[in-house]
Amino acid sequence: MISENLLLSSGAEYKSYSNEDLIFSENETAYNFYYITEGKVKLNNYIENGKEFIHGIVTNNMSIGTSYLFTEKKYSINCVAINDVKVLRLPKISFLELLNENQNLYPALISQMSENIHYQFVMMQTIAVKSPEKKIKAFLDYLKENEQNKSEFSLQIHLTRQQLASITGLSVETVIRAIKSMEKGGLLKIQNRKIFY
DNA sequence: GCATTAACAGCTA
DNA sequence: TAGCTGTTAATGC
Repeated sequence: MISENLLLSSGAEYKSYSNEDLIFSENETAYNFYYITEGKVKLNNYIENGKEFIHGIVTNNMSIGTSYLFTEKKYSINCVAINDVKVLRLPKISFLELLNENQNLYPALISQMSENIHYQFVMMQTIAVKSPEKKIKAFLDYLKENEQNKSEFSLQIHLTRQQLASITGLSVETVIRAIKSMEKGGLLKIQNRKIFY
């Protein structure tokens, strides 16, 4: 989206994180722009007794939590690394200056934030009203939407059952039961525990 | 570590 | 009351 060189020349610094490290957390003020160059993070909240809800998973070449740089609101989510992650971090003020000097960056920025809003809308309504299978299907459809190859079972889901549960608000067992029944219905394939959609 | 299964309890259509 | 989902716990991969 934004080139690494441009960020570096504006004063961005590389920061490294490993699995489970917090990049920013709930109720913190947003002081920085973050851009992932390597790895994956999750945006989540921790609910009671160690449970979590995942609002989204963000991978490389994407920015994280950028919308919070345009409001005075504090983060309502945690950002947690889920493998080895490298980000470019740029102070908010420098980021806003960078945008000011490079107005051509806006379309891509707005496009990514709009994608996020779309995801929130889709997941919000399915999680609120649908059956477990439909919740999982809505999420898989969203993943598939962003793939070039739309053919059947071409997309491997690189997420654990537990992560799928935290994304859909279901228990792991329900996720397991649902995907098995979806396999029976020919909606997806399971090959040595990996899901193909 | 993560996935699966089973037995059980609680909810609801 | 039958069916579904979450909880717990044991077992498998």
